[in-house]
Amino acid sequence: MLQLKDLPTPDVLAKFAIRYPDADVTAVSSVLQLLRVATDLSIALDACLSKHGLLQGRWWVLILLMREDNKTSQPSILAEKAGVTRATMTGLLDGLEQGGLIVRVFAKEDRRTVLINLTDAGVEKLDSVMPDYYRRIRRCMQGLDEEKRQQLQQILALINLGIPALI
Amino acid sequence: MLQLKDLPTPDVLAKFAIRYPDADVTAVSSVLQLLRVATDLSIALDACLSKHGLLQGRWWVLILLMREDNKTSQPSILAEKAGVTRATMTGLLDGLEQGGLIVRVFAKEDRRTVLINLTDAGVEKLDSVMPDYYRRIRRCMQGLDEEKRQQLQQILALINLGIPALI
DNA sequence: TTGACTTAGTTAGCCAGCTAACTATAATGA
DNA sequence: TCATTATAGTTAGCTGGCTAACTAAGTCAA
Repeated sequence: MLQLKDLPTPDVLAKFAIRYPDADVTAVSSVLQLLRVATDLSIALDACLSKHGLLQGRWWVLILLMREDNKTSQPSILAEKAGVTRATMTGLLDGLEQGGLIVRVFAKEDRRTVLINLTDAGVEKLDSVMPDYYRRIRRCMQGLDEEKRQQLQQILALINLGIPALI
Repeated sequence: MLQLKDLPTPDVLAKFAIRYPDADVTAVSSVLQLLRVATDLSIALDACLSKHGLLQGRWWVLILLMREDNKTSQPSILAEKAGVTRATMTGLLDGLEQGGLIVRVFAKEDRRTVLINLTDAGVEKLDSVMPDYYRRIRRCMQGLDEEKRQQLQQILALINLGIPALI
Protein backbone atom coordinates (compact mmCIF):
# COMPACT_ATOMS: atom_id res chain seq x y z
CA MET A 1 0.00 0.00 0.00
CA LEU A 2 2.65 2.49 1.03
CA GLN A 3 6.03 1.04 0.36
CA LEU A 4 7.81 4.32 1.01
CA LYS A 5 10.20 3.74 3.89
CA ASP A 6 11.87 7.10 3.87
CA LEU A 7 9.16 9.41 5.16
CA PRO A 8 9.93 13.09 4.62
CA THR A 9 11.65 14.81 7.53
CA PRO A 10 10.12 18.09 8.70
CA ASP A 11 12.72 20.10 6.79
CA VAL A 12 12.08 18.17 3.56
CA LEU A 13 8.38 18.86 3.99
CA ALA A 14 9.12 22.51 4.67
CA LYS A 15 11.21 22.67 1.50
CA PHE A 16 8.37 21.17 -0.52
CA ALA A 17 5.91 23.52 1.16
CA ILE A 18 7.83 26.46 -0.24
CA ARG A 19 7.61 25.12 -3.78
CA TYR A 20 4.01 23.97 -3.32
CA PRO A 21 2.23 26.47 -1.05
CA ASP A 22 -0.91 24.34 -0.86
CA ALA A 23 0.94 21.86 1.34
CA ASP A 24 -0.48 21.45 4.84
CA VAL A 25 2.56 20.03 6.60
CA THR A 26 0.89 18.42 9.61
CA ALA A 27 -1.85 16.97 7.41
CA VAL A 28 0.67 15.40 5.06
CA SER A 29 2.82 13.95 7.81
CA SER A 30 -0.23 12.57 9.62
CA VAL A 31 -1.49 10.87 6.47
CA LEU A 32 1.90 9.42 5.63
CA GLN A 33 2.43 8.10 9.14
CA LEU A 34 -1.03 6.57 9.10
CA LEU A 35 -0.29 4.80 5.82
CA ARG A 36 3.15 3.73 7.03
CA VAL A 37 1.93 2.17 10.31
CA ALA A 38 -1.06 0.53 8.64
CA THR A 39 1.16 -1.00 5.99
CA ASP A 40 3.62 -2.39 8.52
CA LEU A 41 0.73 -3.78 10.54
CA SER A 42 -0.73 -5.42 7.47
CA ILE A 43 2.61 -6.94 6.49
CA ALA A 44 3.09 -8.31 9.99
CA LEU A 45 -0.36 -9.88 10.01
CA ASP A 46 0.24 -11.37 6.58
CA ALA A 47 3.43 -12.93 7.93
CA CYS A 48 1.42 -14.48 10.76
CA LEU A 49 -1.09 -15.93 8.30
CA SER A 50 1.57 -17.26 5.97
CA LYS A 51 3.03 -19.28 8.85
CA HIS A 52 -0.27 -21.14 8.77
CA GLY A 53 -0.16 -21.49 5.00
CA LEU A 54 -2.78 -18.83 4.35
CA LEU A 55 -2.91 -15.48 2.59
CA GLN A 56 -5.16 -12.57 3.52
CA GLY A 57 -7.63 -13.05 0.67
CA ARG A 58 -8.29 -16.71 1.37
CA TRP A 59 -8.35 -16.18 5.08
CA TRP A 60 -11.10 -13.55 4.90
CA VAL A 61 -13.19 -15.99 2.89
CA LEU A 62 -12.91 -18.56 5.66
CA ILE A 63 -13.88 -15.96 8.26
CA LEU A 64 -16.84 -14.75 6.25
CA LEU A 65 -18.07 -18.33 5.95
CA MET A 66 -17.51 -18.93 9.66
CA ARG A 67 -19.74 -15.95 10.43
CA GLU A 68 -22.67 -17.64 8.70
CA ASP A 69 -24.76 -19.90 10.88
CA ASN A 70 -24.80 -22.71 8.31
CA LYS A 71 -21.20 -21.94 7.21
CA THR A 72 -22.47 -21.40 3.67
CA SER A 73 -22.52 -18.51 1.22
CA GLN A 74 -22.16 -17.68 -2.49
CA PRO A 75 -19.19 -16.44 -4.53
CA SER A 76 -20.83 -13.15 -5.46
CA ILE A 77 -21.83 -12.38 -1.88
CA LEU A 78 -18.39 -13.31 -0.59
CA ALA A 79 -16.77 -11.14 -3.27
CA GLU A 80 -18.80 -8.13 -2.24
CA LYS A 81 -18.15 -8.59 1.47
CA ALA A 82 -14.47 -9.25 0.94
CA GLY A 83 -14.12 -6.24 -1.36
CA VAL A 84 -12.72 -8.11 -4.36
CA THR A 85 -14.13 -8.75 -7.81
CA ARG A 86 -16.02 -11.92 -8.58
CA ALA A 87 -13.16 -12.94 -10.85
CA THR A 88 -10.73 -12.67 -7.97
CA MET A 89 -13.11 -14.61 -5.74
CA THR A 90 -13.16 -17.43 -8.29
CA GLY A 91 -9.38 -17.69 -7.87
CA LEU A 92 -9.53 -17.56 -4.08
CA LEU A 93 -12.18 -20.27 -3.99
CA ASP A 94 -10.14 -22.41 -6.40
CA GLY A 95 -7.25 -22.32 -3.96
CA LEU A 96 -9.41 -23.05 -0.93
CA GLU A 97 -11.18 -25.89 -2.73
CA GLN A 98 -7.86 -27.45 -3.72
CA GLY A 99 -6.81 -27.29 -0.08
CA GLY A 100 -10.07 -28.98 0.94
CA LEU A 101 -11.10 -26.02 3.13
CA ILE A 102 -14.33 -25.34 1.20
CA VAL A 103 -16.52 -27.21 -1.26
CA ARG A 104 -18.59 -25.95 -4.17
CA VAL A 105 -22.14 -27.28 -4.38
CA PHE A 106 -24.51 -26.37 -7.21
CA ALA A 107 -27.80 -24.93 -6.08
CA LYS A 108 -30.98 -26.69 -7.13
CA GLU A 109 -33.37 -23.75 -7.30
CA ASP A 110 -31.14 -21.47 -9.46
CA ARG A 111 -28.67 -23.46 -11.51
CA ARG A 112 -26.43 -20.42 -12.03
CA THR A 113 -25.53 -20.09 -8.38
CA VAL A 114 -22.91 -22.07 -6.54
CA LEU A 115 -23.07 -22.58 -2.80
CA ILE A 116 -19.80 -22.44 -0.93
CA ASN A 117 -19.52 -24.60 2.16
CA LEU A 118 -16.85 -24.37 4.80
CA THR A 119 -15.61 -27.93 5.40
CA ASP A 120 -14.58 -29.42 8.73
CA ALA A 121 -10.98 -29.00 7.60
CA GLY A 122 -11.74 -25.32 7.00
CA VAL A 123 -13.09 -24.95 10.52
CA GLU A 124 -10.01 -26.68 11.91
CA LYS A 125 -7.75 -24.37 9.94
CA LEU A 126 -9.49 -21.32 11.42
CA ASP A 127 -9.36 -22.85 14.88
CA SER A 128 -5.60 -23.11 14.54
CA VAL A 129 -5.08 -19.63 13.08
CA MET A 130 -7.46 -17.42 15.00
CA PRO A 131 -6.09 -17.85 18.54
CA ASP A 132 -2.59 -17.02 17.28
CA TYR A 133 -3.88 -14.08 15.28
CA TYR A 134 -5.93 -12.66 18.13
CA ARG A 135 -3.06 -13.10 20.55
CA ARG A 136 -0.79 -11.09 18.28
CA ILE A 137 -3.28 -8.27 17.91
CA ARG A 138 -3.76 -8.14 21.65
CA ARG A 139 -0.01 -7.93 22.16
CA CYS A 140 0.41 -5.27 19.48
CA MET A 141 -2.29 -3.06 20.99
CA GLN A 142 -1.51 -3.56 24.67
CA GLY A 143 0.24 -0.18 24.85
CA LEU A 144 -3.10 1.54 24.24
CA ASP A 145 -5.64 1.79 27.02
CA GLU A 146 -9.36 1.93 26.32
CA GLU A 147 -9.34 5.72 26.22
CA LYS A 148 -6.68 5.83 23.54
CA ARG A 149 -8.45 3.16 21.52
CA GLN A 150 -11.60 5.24 21.57
CA GLN A 151 -9.67 8.35 20.60
CA LEU A 152 -8.18 6.44 17.69
CA GLN A 153 -11.54 5.19 16.48
CA GLN A 154 -12.98 8.68 16.73
CA ILE A 155 -10.11 10.22 14.76
CA LEU A 156 -10.28 7.51 12.12
CA ALA A 157 -13.99 8.16 11.74
CA LEU A 158 -13.22 11.85 11.12
CA ILE A 159 -10.63 11.01 8.49
CA ASN A 160 -13.06 8.60 6.92
CA LEU A 161 -15.55 11.46 6.58
CA GLY A 162 -12.92 13.42 4.70
CA ILE A 163 -12.14 10.72 2.17
CA PRO A 164 -15.05 11.44 -0.21
CA ALA A 165 -13.84 15.06 -0.44
CA LEU A 166 -10.61 13.62 -1.72
CA ILE A 167 -11.96 11.95 -4.84
CA MET B 1 -3.93 -4.10 1.83
CA LEU B 2 -7.23 -4.76 3.56
CA GLN B 3 -9.84 -5.50 0.99
CA LEU B 4 -12.41 -6.60 3.56
CA LYS B 5 -15.39 -4.28 3.27
CA ASP B 6 -17.63 -6.01 5.73
CA LEU B 7 -16.00 -5.29 9.07
CA PRO B 8 -17.30 -7.47 11.90
CA THR B 9 -20.15 -5.97 13.87
CA PRO B 10 -19.78 -5.97 17.65
CA ASP B 11 -22.00 -9.03 17.96
CA VAL B 12 -20.01 -10.95 15.35
CA LEU B 13 -16.84 -10.12 17.26
CA ALA B 14 -18.48 -11.18 20.50
CA LYS B 15 -19.49 -14.47 18.89
CA PHE B 16 -15.92 -15.06 17.75
CA ALA B 17 -14.62 -14.06 21.18
CA ILE B 18 -16.60 -16.92 22.72
CA ARG B 19 -15.03 -19.44 20.37
CA TYR B 20 -11.58 -17.83 20.64
CA PRO B 21 -11.15 -16.49 24.19
CA ASP B 22 -7.85 -14.77 23.33
CA ALA B 23 -9.75 -12.18 21.33
CA ASP B 24 -9.43 -8.61 22.61
CA VAL B 25 -12.49 -7.10 21.02
CA THR B 26 -11.56 -3.42 21.15
CA ALA B 27 -8.03 -4.20 19.96
CA VAL B 28 -9.31 -6.14 16.97
CA SER B 29 -11.87 -3.55 15.98
CA SER B 30 -9.32 -0.74 16.31
CA VAL B 31 -6.83 -2.55 14.11
CA LEU B 32 -9.42 -3.40 11.49
CA GLN B 33 -10.74 0.14 11.37
CA LEU B 34 -7.19 1.45 11.06
CA LEU B 35 -6.51 -0.86 8.13
CA ARG B 36 -9.86 -0.05 6.52
CA VAL B 37 -9.41 3.75 6.66
CA ALA B 38 -5.80 3.57 5.57
CA THR B 39 -6.70 1.40 2.61
CA ASP B 40 -9.49 3.71 1.48
CA LEU B 41 -7.16 6.67 1.83
CA SER B 42 -4.51 4.93 -0.21
CA ILE B 43 -6.99 4.01 -2.94
CA ALA B 44 -8.26 7.58 -3.10
CA LEU B 45 -4.73 8.96 -3.41
CA ASP B 46 -3.93 6.42 -6.11
CA ALA B 47 -6.99 7.60 -8.02
CA CYS B 48 -5.68 11.17 -7.77
CA LEU B 49 -2.30 10.11 -9.15
CA SER B 50 -3.77 8.05 -11.95
CA LYS B 51 -5.61 11.13 -13.20
CA HIS B 52 -2.15 12.52 -13.87
CA GLY B 53 -1.00 9.29 -15.51
CA LEU B 54 1.09 8.15 -12.56
CA LEU B 55 1.08 5.22 -10.16
CA GLN B 56 2.29 5.29 -6.56
CA GLY B 57 5.55 3.47 -7.20
CA ARG B 58 6.70 5.73 -10.00
CA TRP B 59 5.50 8.83 -8.25
CA TRP B 60 7.59 8.14 -5.13
CA VAL B 61 10.65 7.80 -7.32
CA LEU B 62 10.04 11.26 -8.74
CA ILE B 63 9.62 12.70 -5.25
CA LEU B 64 12.75 11.01 -3.95
CA LEU B 65 14.70 12.49 -6.85
CA MET B 66 13.14 15.91 -6.28
CA ARG B 67 14.38 15.82 -2.68
CA GLU B 68 17.97 15.60 -3.88
CA ASP B 69 19.69 18.90 -4.50
CA ASN B 70 21.08 17.79 -7.88
CA LYS B 71 17.92 15.76 -8.66
CA THR B 72 20.11 12.66 -9.01
CA SER B 73 20.33 9.30 -7.29
CA GLN B 74 20.99 5.61 -7.92
CA PRO B 75 18.59 2.67 -8.44
CA SER B 76 19.75 0.81 -5.33
CA ILE B 77 19.41 3.87 -3.10
CA LEU B 78 16.01 4.68 -4.56
CA ALA B 79 14.91 1.08 -4.05
CA GLU B 80 15.86 1.16 -0.39
CA LYS B 81 14.19 4.50 0.27
CA ALA B 82 11.07 3.52 -1.62
CA GLY B 83 10.87 0.17 0.15
CA VAL B 84 10.87 -2.00 -2.99
CA THR B 85 13.40 -4.51 -4.28
CA ARG B 86 16.02 -3.47 -6.80
CA ALA B 87 14.28 -5.66 -9.35
CA THR B 88 11.06 -3.72 -8.89
CA MET B 89 12.96 -0.45 -9.10
CA THR B 90 14.36 -1.50 -12.47
CA GLY B 91 10.80 -1.82 -13.72
CA LEU B 92 9.70 1.50 -12.24
CA LEU B 93 12.68 3.28 -13.80
CA ASP B 94 11.99 1.61 -17.16
CA GLY B 95 8.52 3.13 -17.13
CA LEU B 96 9.72 6.57 -16.07
CA GLU B 97 12.50 6.52 -18.67
CA GLN B 98 10.06 5.62 -21.42
CA GLY B 99 7.91 8.56 -20.35
CA GLY B 100 10.95 10.83 -20.47
CA LEU B 101 10.64 11.76 -16.78
CA ILE B 102 14.09 10.41 -15.86
CA VAL B 103 17.27 9.48 -17.69
CA ARG B 104 19.85 6.79 -16.92
CA VAL B 105 23.48 7.90 -17.11
CA PHE B 106 26.37 5.49 -16.56
CA ALA B 107 28.80 6.60 -13.85
CA LYS B 108 32.43 7.06 -14.83
CA GLU B 109 34.10 6.23 -11.53
CA ASP B 110 32.26 2.90 -10.91
CA ARG B 111 30.99 1.35 -14.08
CA ARG B 112 28.51 -0.83 -12.23
CA THR B 113 26.44 2.09 -11.02
CA VAL B 114 23.85 3.98 -12.97
CA LEU B 115 22.92 7.55 -12.11
CA ILE B 116 19.25 8.46 -12.34
CA ASN B 117 18.49 12.03 -13.27
CA LEU B 118 15.13 13.73 -12.98
CA THR B 119 14.51 15.48 -16.31
CA ASP B 120 12.82 18.84 -16.81
CA ALA B 121 9.74 16.93 -17.93
CA GLY B 122 9.90 15.02 -14.63
CA VAL B 123 9.99 18.27 -12.66
CA GLU B 124 7.07 19.60 -14.68
CA LYS B 125 5.10 16.44 -14.00
CA LEU B 126 5.65 16.83 -10.25
CA ASP B 127 4.76 20.50 -10.46
CA SER B 128 1.43 19.54 -11.98
CA VAL B 129 0.69 16.70 -9.55
CA MET B 130 1.85 17.97 -6.18
CA PRO B 131 -0.43 21.00 -5.77
CA ASP B 132 -3.44 18.84 -6.57
CA TYR B 133 -2.23 16.10 -4.25
CA TYR B 134 -1.50 18.46 -1.36
CA ARG B 135 -4.84 20.21 -1.82
CA ARG B 136 -6.63 16.89 -1.52
CA ILE B 137 -4.79 15.89 1.63
CA ARG B 138 -5.54 19.26 3.17
CA ARG B 139 -9.22 18.84 2.39
CA CYS B 140 -9.33 15.28 3.70
CA MET B 141 -7.75 16.24 7.00
CA GLN B 142 -9.50 19.55 7.57
CA GLY B 143 -11.88 17.95 10.08
CA LEU B 144 -8.92 17.37 12.45
CA ASP B 145 -7.49 20.25 14.41
CA GLU B 146 -3.84 20.32 15.46
CA GLU B 147 -4.60 18.66 18.77
CA LYS B 148 -6.29 15.69 17.12
CA ARG B 149 -3.45 15.39 14.62
CA GLN B 150 -0.97 15.21 17.45
CA GLN B 151 -3.10 12.65 19.28
CA LEU B 152 -3.19 10.57 16.11
CA GLN B 153 0.56 10.70 15.63
CA GLN B 154 1.11 9.76 19.25
CA ILE B 155 -1.26 6.80 19.06
CA LEU B 156 0.27 5.62 15.79
CA ALA B 157 3.70 5.77 17.40
CA LEU B 158 2.42 3.53 20.21
CA ILE B 159 1.00 1.02 17.76
CA ASN B 160 4.24 1.12 15.84
CA LEU B 161 6.07 0.15 19.02
CA GLY B 162 3.82 -2.89 19.32
CA ILE B 163 4.43 -4.15 15.79
CA PRO B 164 7.71 -5.97 16.52
CA ALA B 165 5.93 -7.91 19.27
CA LEU B 166 3.60 -9.09 16.55
CA ILE B 167 6.16 -10.89 14.43
C1' DT C 1 -42.84 -17.25 -27.20
C1' DT C 2 -39.09 -15.22 -28.38
C1' DG C 3 -35.71 -11.32 -28.31
C1' DA C 4 -33.50 -8.24 -25.11
C1' DC C 5 -31.80 -7.73 -20.76
C1' DT C 6 -29.91 -9.22 -16.27
C1' DT C 7 -27.32 -12.12 -13.21
C1' DA C 8 -23.77 -15.81 -11.63
C1' DG C 9 -19.69 -17.50 -12.41
C1' DT C 10 -15.51 -18.35 -15.14
C1' DT C 11 -11.68 -17.58 -18.33
C1' DA C 12 -8.02 -14.87 -20.52
C1' DG C 13 -4.81 -11.62 -20.32
C1' DC C 14 -2.66 -7.34 -17.99
C1' DC C 15 0.03 -5.24 -14.21
C1' DA C 16 3.09 -4.41 -10.39
C1' DG C 17 4.92 -6.45 -6.73
C1' DC C 18 8.12 -10.47 -5.39
C1' DT C 19 12.33 -14.10 -5.36
C1' DA C 20 16.08 -16.31 -7.52
C1' DA C 21 19.44 -16.48 -10.80
C1' DC C 22 22.31 -14.05 -13.75
C1' DT C 23 26.19 -10.56 -15.76
C1' DA C 24 29.49 -7.24 -15.01
C1' DT C 25 32.44 -4.78 -12.14
C1' DA C 26 35.00 -3.78 -7.95
C1' DA C 27 37.33 -4.98 -3.61
C1' DT C 28 39.89 -8.12 -0.74
C1' DG C 29 43.25 -11.19 1.08
C1' DA C 30 46.19 -15.54 0.98
C1' DT D 1 48.28 -11.84 -8.43
C1' DC D 2 44.47 -14.15 -8.87
C1' DA D 3 40.64 -16.70 -6.53
C1' DT D 4 37.00 -15.34 -3.68
C1' DT D 5 33.64 -12.42 -2.21
C1' DA D 6 30.69 -8.37 -2.49
C1' DT D 7 28.03 -5.01 -5.02
C1' DA D 8 25.00 -2.84 -8.90
C1' DG D 9 21.80 -3.74 -11.92
C1' DT D 10 18.96 -6.70 -14.87
C1' DT D 11 16.22 -10.65 -16.44
C1' DA D 12 13.00 -14.52 -15.93
C1' DG D 13 9.31 -16.43 -13.96
C1' DC D 14 5.75 -16.52 -10.07
C1' DT D 15 1.74 -14.47 -7.66
C1' DG D 16 -2.60 -12.22 -6.67
C1' DG D 17 -4.93 -8.38 -7.69
C1' DC D 18 -7.54 -6.21 -11.79
C1' DT D 19 -10.72 -5.52 -16.29
C1' DA D 20 -13.06 -7.27 -20.17
C1' DA D 21 -15.13 -10.75 -22.53
C1' DC D 22 -17.40 -14.86 -22.30
C1' DT D 23 -21.07 -18.92 -21.17
C1' DA D 24 -25.07 -20.39 -19.01
C1' DA D 25 -29.28 -19.54 -16.77
C1' DG D 26 -33.14 -16.82 -15.40
C1' DT D 27 -36.52 -12.70 -16.25
C1' DC D 28 -39.49 -9.76 -18.62
C1' DA D 29 -42.29 -7.58 -22.03
C1' DA D 30 -43.99 -6.95 -26.82
